[in-house]
Amino acid sequence: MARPADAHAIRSAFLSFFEERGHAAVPSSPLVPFDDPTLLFVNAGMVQFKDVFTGRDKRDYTRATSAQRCLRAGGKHNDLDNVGFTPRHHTLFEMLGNFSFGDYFKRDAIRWGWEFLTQVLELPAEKLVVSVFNGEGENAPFDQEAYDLWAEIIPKERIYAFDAKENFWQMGDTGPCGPCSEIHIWRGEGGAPPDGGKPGKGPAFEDDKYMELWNLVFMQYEKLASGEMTKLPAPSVDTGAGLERLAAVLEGVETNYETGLFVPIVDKVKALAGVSGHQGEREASYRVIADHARATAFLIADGVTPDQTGRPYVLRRIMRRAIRHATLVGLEDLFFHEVCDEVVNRFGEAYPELREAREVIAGAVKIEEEGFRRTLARGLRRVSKILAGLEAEGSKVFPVDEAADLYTSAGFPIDLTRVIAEENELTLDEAAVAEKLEAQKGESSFAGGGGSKVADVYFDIVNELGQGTAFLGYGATAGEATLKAIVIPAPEPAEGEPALEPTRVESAQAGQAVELIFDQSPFYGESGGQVGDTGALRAVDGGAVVTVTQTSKPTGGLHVHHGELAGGSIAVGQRFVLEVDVARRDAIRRNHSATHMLHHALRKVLGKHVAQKGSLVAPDRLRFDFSHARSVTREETRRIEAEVNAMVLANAPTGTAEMSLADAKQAGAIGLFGEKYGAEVRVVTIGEVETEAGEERSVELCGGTHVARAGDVGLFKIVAEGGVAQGVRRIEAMTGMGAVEWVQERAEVVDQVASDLRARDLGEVLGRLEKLHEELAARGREIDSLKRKLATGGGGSQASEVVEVEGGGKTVKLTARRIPVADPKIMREAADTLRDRMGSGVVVLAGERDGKANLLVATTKDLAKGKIVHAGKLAAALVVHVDGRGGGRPDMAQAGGPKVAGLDDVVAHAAEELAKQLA
RNA sequence: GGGGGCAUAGCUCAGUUGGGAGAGCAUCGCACUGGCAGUGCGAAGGUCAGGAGUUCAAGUCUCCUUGCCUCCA
Repeated sequence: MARPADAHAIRSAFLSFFEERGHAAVPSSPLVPFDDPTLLFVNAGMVQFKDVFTGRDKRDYTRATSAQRCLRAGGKHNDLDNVGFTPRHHTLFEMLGNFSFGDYFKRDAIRWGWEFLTQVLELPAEKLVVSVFNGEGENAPFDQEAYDLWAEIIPKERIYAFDAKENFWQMGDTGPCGPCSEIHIWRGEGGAPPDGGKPGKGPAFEDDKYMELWNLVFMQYEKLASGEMTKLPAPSVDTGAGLERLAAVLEGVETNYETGLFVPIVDKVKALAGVSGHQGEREASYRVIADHARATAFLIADGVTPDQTGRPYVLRRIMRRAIRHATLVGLEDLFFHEVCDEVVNRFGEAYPELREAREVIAGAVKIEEEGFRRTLARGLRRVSKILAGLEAEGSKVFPVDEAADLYTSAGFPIDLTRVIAEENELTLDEAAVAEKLEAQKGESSFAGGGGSKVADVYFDIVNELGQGTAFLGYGATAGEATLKAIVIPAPEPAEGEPALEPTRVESAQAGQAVELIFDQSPFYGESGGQVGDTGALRAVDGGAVVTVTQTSKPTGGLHVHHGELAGGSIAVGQRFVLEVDVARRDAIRRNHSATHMLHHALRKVLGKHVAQKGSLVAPDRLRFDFSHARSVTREETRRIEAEVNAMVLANAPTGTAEMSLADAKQAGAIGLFGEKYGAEVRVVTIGEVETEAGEERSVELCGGTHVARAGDVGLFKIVAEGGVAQGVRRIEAMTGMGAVEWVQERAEVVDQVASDLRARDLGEVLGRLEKLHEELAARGREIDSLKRKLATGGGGSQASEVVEVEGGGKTVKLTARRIPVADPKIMREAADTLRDRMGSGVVVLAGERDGKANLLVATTKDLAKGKIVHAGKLAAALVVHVDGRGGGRPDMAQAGGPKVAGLDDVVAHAAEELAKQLA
């Protein structure tokens, strides 16, 4: 085999090498682990084989090889902050591996690892050193076998032995584990490492002089809960070699960023920034952006879009960090999508899923970058405001609380705050801010925790039965079966208490809540968005009846019937007749088939970027979440409804077929291909509509239950559309009689409205309504104008009573009056008018509103500014007559009180109180 | 799941002991100009997210609901 020409060629060379040695080349799994809530992202090559190692899953091969995309960001392994500043930390990386599931063991693993490095990659053998487990730190002995095998290949002084911390591996606290053997390359001076085999030397102690290339894990033990170690009957091998490191060695460069995997991406960023060559201190920023663009492109291709919780939040952090670094090197425009697109160009051949998702990636990245740049702009405004305040105070220290607050509530990066502060010759204690944030973290410690862990009891049952429940429900809604297991559900734990485990029993009595498992069942267990069936279970001997309120599928095809034992007693081994609630199931069928047709119509009307993000199929409605950046317009909604209803009317039969995943893809099936399916997948076809574009139909991977013909769906009606997250829309719809009733209800209301409006037909309704609105607004204006006239004395027919008040040698004009409308707005306007009429003077208005007394005192500006009259004080003095309180500014004050009868007194005493103020 | 924050004109936002709902941009009208750009003047546009409470008085204070932003797990 020829030496790989570049970094990308290493990948294919590796896979071919092991394929030639009988391995199945398995494609990389998506970054989101299937069915494993304990793991945020796939972070090692063996993740997709986890269940194969434990024996829970069987494959038709016993040796495999893969190039697996992995991500380390968020969670326990968080290297995010190091990325870009060190030679080898990455968020996304590729792990090359070969695996043996009870097939070959140490000899072949060691031999092939060595052969690939020295003969295919042609690495100098004298620079390679290896390590084995020395028997310390774990309840397992020195790995003599591995040592002896290595000794056949390389000189003994280049074989090191280290303790469990370095050379022992385990999947979890219990389960398969074993010693491992690592291959390192000497990077120091000279051809070979100088301190071969000496204690305290070697890769475990001199990390900077060696680089780990390959880790070979030999799974030969099983660790029990007691800590005891037992030997596995069929030992396995799990190996991993980082592609980026191999590339760096092969190309003879110092850092992974200088390999062919990164250079084109880094250069793309530099081109966008208008620079080239090494950028000194700023180089790290370009590396961060390149690294994060890789992670971003792959994550989005695997169905993750940035958001505020969980995996989507990790993606958001990665993206924002990249954009933050972009601002540091002066990239001000939207640019990140172009970098991600370059990733698609470079990695699309090895990972076709990137190419398929090209538009989706670009769209999601643009949206996020726009959003974050808005966040930054908002933050900058807040910072400027704070800076202005500090300048006024003459302070030279940026407040720690403000910086922390900017970060936690506005998402404004702390380091950016510091940079701006420094530009304004202010200091910011970043350590104090970090401390403050740490303290806040303590305050917001979360309650509860963990995902929904599947209770062990269900795994035990599957293992014991050897298989799950055989599902009869595609063809039937009733059937006979044997009761295989009874589980008593765990009671709800008290607040703050850990969840309790359900318990297995052999029999149960009337009145008990039970979960029943049969060898076969027509009941559909909740999965794939479709809700579980309900119905009844009757013992064949006539004794017991169980009402089933829910059917779930906690694991591996196990259909669990939840319900209550209505009468009699039951025991494992009994025969039952199982009857699904048929009307409910039929409603579910309609909604499930309609969901498929909706998905198809959405892709047709909105575009191929539409991908399922979530789905709920219930008897009364269906809900479908999908990726789409904008809201769906009314016109689009209309077209989508029309598409679906056209398919319904064509009334084509639905078809289901079992086929291989490859054949399903070939047939154009859509579905969540990232999920783990068995060798055979079920494909549901609905439609066969003749259109100008040819035949059209919905083809989807699906395990759900469907109608026999599209026409069974009946009327399809979208009843709601909205957003659930950035870039994700939700449509809710109804079918069958439910949809008919929904439409009828609406139509009745519209008819009623039309007749109330005296509209002759529907077209007239909107016109009438508009006219009504206009009329109402006109009347409102008229009323306001009349109120104003009343308040100011009715158009001058009654002469305004202006009196002159003397006091303290000054004379001030006063108008004091009762007014019939005491609307605050009207009173202000009236006071303005009266004030203007007097030129200079004081206005006191008193009136009743909603059973309360309101007064208003206003003075002209000259009196207020000259501190001759204070409206607020005058109002306070007058309001005692209505037992109220009040106040206001010198030129305008309002007051009020409950004693309406005192209003005349207010007017009567106005002159007197004003005189007191003047004096 | 927990914490912090926001919701005011079509858009971006101001509104500081609770006491006249504002600015800029956009829209429309008028004027200047041969036309456009532009400038000037003017107008329209608001259930201050929704609901309850405190108060004589709530955009402003309290509580609830909804939506969004943001940090953390």
